[in-house]
Amino acid sequence: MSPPRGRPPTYDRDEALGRLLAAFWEKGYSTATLDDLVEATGMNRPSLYGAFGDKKAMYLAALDLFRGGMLQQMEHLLFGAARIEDALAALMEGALAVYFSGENGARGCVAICTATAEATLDPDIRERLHLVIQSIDEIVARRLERAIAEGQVPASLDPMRTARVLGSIVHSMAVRTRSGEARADLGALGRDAAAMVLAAGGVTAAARSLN
Amino acid sequence: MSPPRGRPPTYDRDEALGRLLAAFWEKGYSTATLDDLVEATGMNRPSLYGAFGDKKAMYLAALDLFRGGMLQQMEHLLFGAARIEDALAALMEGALAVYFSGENGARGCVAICTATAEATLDPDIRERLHLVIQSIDEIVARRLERAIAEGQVPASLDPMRTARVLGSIVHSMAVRTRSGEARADLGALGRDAAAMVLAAGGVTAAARSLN
DNA sequence: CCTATTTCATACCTAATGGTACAAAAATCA
DNA sequence: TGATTTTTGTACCATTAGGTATGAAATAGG
Repeated sequence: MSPPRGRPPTYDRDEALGRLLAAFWEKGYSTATLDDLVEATGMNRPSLYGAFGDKKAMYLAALDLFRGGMLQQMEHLLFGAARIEDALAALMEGALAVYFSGENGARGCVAICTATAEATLDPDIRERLHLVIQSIDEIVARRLERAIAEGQVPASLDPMRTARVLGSIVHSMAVRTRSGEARADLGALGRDAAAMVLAAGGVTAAARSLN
Repeated sequence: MSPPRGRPPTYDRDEALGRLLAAFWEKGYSTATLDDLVEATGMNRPSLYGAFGDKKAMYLAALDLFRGGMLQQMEHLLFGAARIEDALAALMEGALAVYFSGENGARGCVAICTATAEATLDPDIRERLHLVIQSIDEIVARRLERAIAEGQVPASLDPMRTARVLGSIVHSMAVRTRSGEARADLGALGRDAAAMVLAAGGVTAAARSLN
């Protein structure tokens, strides 16, 4: 593999994409201007366009990067704990750690908090949002399946339906973060929800048939 | 009360504000242009500015209108039902009815789905978002207090903490609506969550002390 | 009927936005 | 070293954005 022909880029594409993600995360898609993105990456406009395409492509690429990292971390947090109680606690605490990790404080989740606004107008963005939501549901459901297999929760628990409830708590934590709620209060919300779900034995076939 | 001096307005301010709300609801704050707002209201630009102020003031007024209507309807739905099961079912179903009531289909909640993106940049918008979230939490908590008083749920249930879990489900339903989830699936999510909360006896002091 | 007052409608303004042309710079290959 | 290729950086472009000046229109008061 010989080095490429022309003048070598001065930027690192992955790092630049990370900076793009951070910029969109704070400002949202339509509020972030090209000048913002230029400043965030340190690149100039033509380089940005050459590397990523137009503004929307940058946003989509940033969302994909986010989803990848999110899934990796959730996998780690959820499946690294032996007890389902600990796994769910790690999920909630890990989400909060990300939501409060911005330089300028509380920024929530880039997909839930910024893509949702655009979802009505752009099918590609809506698809990305859906993908993030679906990914969360599915990975939590997989962890619940393991808990069933290990006898930590009743077999009557419906993994996917229960996961959707837990995922919903995570979504709201993201929104609430951005609304200015204190981290301690959100931690309590996450713990309360997880404890209640486990106390109820999750969403069960019985509870479903009630309605 | 004699009629006002000059030329009478041709628009109805309340109706115009309703149209503004609909426009912001679908497109979001920064994505909705002045031209969009002019078209939605049928008013011309100077009249819009005369009636409401600048674009941000229009958005804030629309959010306030939304919150007022939302609270009124939630009061009706939550306190119109005698049993807490029915009250929570009405809450979830009522939320979905609103989230799917747009002309162009699924639009979710204007506060959760559009104000969240702007919340990091504008304190006034963030405050409105917080107010909506807080209002939901509080009215649900009040309904749970009544259920405790009427012996329908255990007195160990913490109304506010339980309400925050239920409110979180509603938030996520709004986001999920906008992401393209089917209404039937969201109905199931709402029923599942409500049933599980009641099955667990809500968030209790006991569950809290576990953590 | 004339004046005062308020709204309406057109047209306009400035600034900012997303996107690009073009030439200089930096590398490889012959 | 010279030709080729790719990136860089400046400067620019057309469009759209939010917001406003201005005069005509419509009402009440005198």
